[in-house]
Amino acid sequence: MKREIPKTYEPQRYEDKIYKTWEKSGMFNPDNLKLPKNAKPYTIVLPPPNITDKLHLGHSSMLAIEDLLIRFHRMKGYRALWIPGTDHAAIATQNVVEKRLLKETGKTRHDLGREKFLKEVWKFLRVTQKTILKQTRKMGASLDWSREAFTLDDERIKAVRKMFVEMYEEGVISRGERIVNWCPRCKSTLADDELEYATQKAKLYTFKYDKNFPIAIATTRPETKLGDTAVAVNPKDVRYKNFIGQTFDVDFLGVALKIKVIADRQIEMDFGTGALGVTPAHSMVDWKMAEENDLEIVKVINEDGNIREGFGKFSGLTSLEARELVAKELEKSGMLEKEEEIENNLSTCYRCGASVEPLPSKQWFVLVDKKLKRLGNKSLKEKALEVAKKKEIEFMPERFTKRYTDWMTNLHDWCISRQIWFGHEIPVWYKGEEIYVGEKAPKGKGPASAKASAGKWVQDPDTLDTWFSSGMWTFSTLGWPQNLKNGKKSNDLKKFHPTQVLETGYEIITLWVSRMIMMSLFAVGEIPFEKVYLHGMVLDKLGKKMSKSKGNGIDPMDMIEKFGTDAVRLALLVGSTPGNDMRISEDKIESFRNFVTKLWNVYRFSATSYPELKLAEKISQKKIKTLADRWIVSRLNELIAEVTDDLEKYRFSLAGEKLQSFVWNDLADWYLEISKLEKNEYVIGYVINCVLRLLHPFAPFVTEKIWGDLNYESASSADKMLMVEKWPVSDKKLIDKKAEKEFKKLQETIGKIRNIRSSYRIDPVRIIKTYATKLNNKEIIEKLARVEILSGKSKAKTIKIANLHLDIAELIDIEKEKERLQKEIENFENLVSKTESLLNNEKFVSSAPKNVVDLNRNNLVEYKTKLEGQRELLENLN
RNA sequence: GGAUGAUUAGCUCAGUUGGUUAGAGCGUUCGAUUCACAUUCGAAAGGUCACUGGUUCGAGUCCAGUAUCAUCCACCA
Repeated sequence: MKREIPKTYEPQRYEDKIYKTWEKSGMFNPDNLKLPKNAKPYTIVLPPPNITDKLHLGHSSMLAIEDLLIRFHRMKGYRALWIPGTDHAAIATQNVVEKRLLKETGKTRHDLGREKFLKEVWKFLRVTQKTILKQTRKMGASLDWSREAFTLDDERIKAVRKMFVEMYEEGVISRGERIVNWCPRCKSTLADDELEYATQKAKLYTFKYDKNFPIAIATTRPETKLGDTAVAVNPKDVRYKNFIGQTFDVDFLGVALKIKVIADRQIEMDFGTGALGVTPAHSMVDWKMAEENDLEIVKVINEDGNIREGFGKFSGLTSLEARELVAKELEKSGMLEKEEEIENNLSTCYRCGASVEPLPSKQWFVLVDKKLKRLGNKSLKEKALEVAKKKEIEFMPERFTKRYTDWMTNLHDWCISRQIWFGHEIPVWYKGEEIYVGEKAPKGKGPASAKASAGKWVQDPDTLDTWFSSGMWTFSTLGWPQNLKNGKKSNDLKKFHPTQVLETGYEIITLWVSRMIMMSLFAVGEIPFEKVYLHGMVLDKLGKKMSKSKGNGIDPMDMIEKFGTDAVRLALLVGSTPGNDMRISEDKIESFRNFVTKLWNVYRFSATSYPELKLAEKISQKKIKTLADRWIVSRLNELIAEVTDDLEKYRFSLAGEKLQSFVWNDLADWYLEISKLEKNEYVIGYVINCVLRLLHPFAPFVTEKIWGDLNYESASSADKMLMVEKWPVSDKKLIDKKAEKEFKKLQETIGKIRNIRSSYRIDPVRIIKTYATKLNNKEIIEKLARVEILSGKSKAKTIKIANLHLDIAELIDIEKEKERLQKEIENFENLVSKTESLLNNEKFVSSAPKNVVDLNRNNLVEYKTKLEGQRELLENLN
């Protein structure tokens, strides 16, 4: 049968069709895989992308890594499950839609009202969500779409409510007044890690509250001083020691304050005056001091960022206006001692950039330090730290364990309420002073917009932090809570939880990973995953973060269109190591496209030279004939062992590199070249079979295409797909070190001679032919004489090759050849003396591993033979 | 201020538990090419593994310190 095979592989022609075949086969769902009952599960949850935008290269990299893991384990016979989904990304999404709305219609969300605005959000997210899911399929991701989830779909809403209620009943969720980061523009609280810091120039004012107060304080925010209730000094500070414990009534620009002087070791004596005006309501640190010293809390700034009532002429001003006025008034009254410019850090909102106002507010919190019965009288924090310490959860690379534990150790109570509209509604209702917490609304529910008033239950208007729902991702996607009754897991939760790996970016260890751990420990009573594999960020060619504003972003879909998914995947997998950022450029993707073409041509060549070519999983010793056969089969079996080991240890890059070099350098450049003269279709069929299986997790499309062309006629034969084939197993009996060594010499010889002869326009193929045919002439000794000439096992042979070189050298440039020989001789002299002294060292011989010692012994013999050969040759030349 | 990482060829990066003469790709130079592939092939040049010490028979790899860069965390009253 003559095959018509195009010259190059055209990914665009096959990829979508192949993906459809995979998806239709149902094999993405592990329940459909033909597996023994005791097959182990291998579960990964896909970190759900935010539905705010389409996918970027970072997502592609994540998909490539996870799909590699899933395909590898599926082939290895695991019950491989990869769960897809998307994240509603509450604040981020609301912001995007708000911005759009303003741009397109000039309206704010308040103009529309809650209900209409939310409709807009859903309209928006349906579109982006569809795009994201389509793009995910484009990457070849073998996700089980039958289990697709969204952090804000009905099932997840139920789960989140259940979780909230359970935590509330356990007392680990509670409402309280705490100081929070408040964005006056977004009108919402922000978590600590949602803040961004900007250095800015600020004025540092030094002044006294009034003339009767003995201590001057320094601040960049004089307007908050209206709420001061204390002045803190360092207990060691001799200047102020005597005042500690005293209380002063002061008149601060017409506002009466009671100021107590307190001692606190955190106060730096060198900064400003060494005295800090304590404003408990508007500074995190001051809040803590107030708690410790039992100080009064005076709120100065309200939730719009303005000065509250009761502060005389300052009331109603914005904080900036008030700051200027306070400064002016201080100067007028002669209390201002100094005004200097300093640099300080301003916390700003990560969404809108407005400066953040710390202020006390009623919020819902997860109490991370509360001891819980269900956790063996440990707190969420303690338990979450314990699982990392006991290595129940391992981080890759390991150094991130420290980042996790450090952060966990310093974790404060987690504020989970957000004053935004889009997100999970808080399942809490109020009626006057009464409060109701439950999965369903209580009877007599009033309209959502109404104020809590007597007679009607009104739901809390806030929504939950987006990480609350994504923190539940490993179990909310596996049917929690239905699948957990009385502590007993059932169905999916039993089969697939805890998951095996969480693969994600190191930047969200704190935001996400830590929360998943706490929530899973609480809800299911077990860890959410065994391993956390952290990938780096994908940077541009110059090592800069890709961003739309800089215009240096590469759209993965453009790259797929241009070079094919396999090339994009390979470019993202090879050259990236865990925890380290990676650079990527179009050139890199292009070079992997070339590799895919190379693989294609290996197939094209083999299929056209062997019309009856059959892929075989195994090969019998009898069918391995020539040295080249022995060599390639041996190399292949080593490769299988190495790649398997690498993948098991998450060394994807290394595995990919090895595969690439085998296919390109060993198989295509050498074995196929020689096979033009010495055909052996069994070996080729065997090698290609294994290579396709090994490469499939890296480049699923091209390998499936070739596999299909060679193995099955119609696309309908689901169980013949490469995707569900077995992973190759290395056969140690086929590893032949001797053959490898011999072949290496052959390569060297051919290379050298080809290069020398090439200036005489002698066809290199003919040279290969000379050697290769001789190798297979069944007069083994004769053949190897030429080849082994270089292997230098005996002096006589070395002289032979030396003479061969001499022949050639004579034809070329004797002086050059002499120079080269001289260099070689020096090199070998060096090696001989080095190795000798090493072997004479008793400590080395006794303490080094045996194989290292033996290796050196062998080497010494080899070096010596070579050295003598070269010397003799040089003499001859002279 | 605290922590973590990086520093290896002109460029981008590998280098597994310390063990042959430290690797790859790109680039450069020389050469080949009716052959499955110009998306090709053969070869060469190019390295004090940031620096200084230490441990060891042996260090790119382990330890300590220094420098530069990057990232994260805290704080800047």
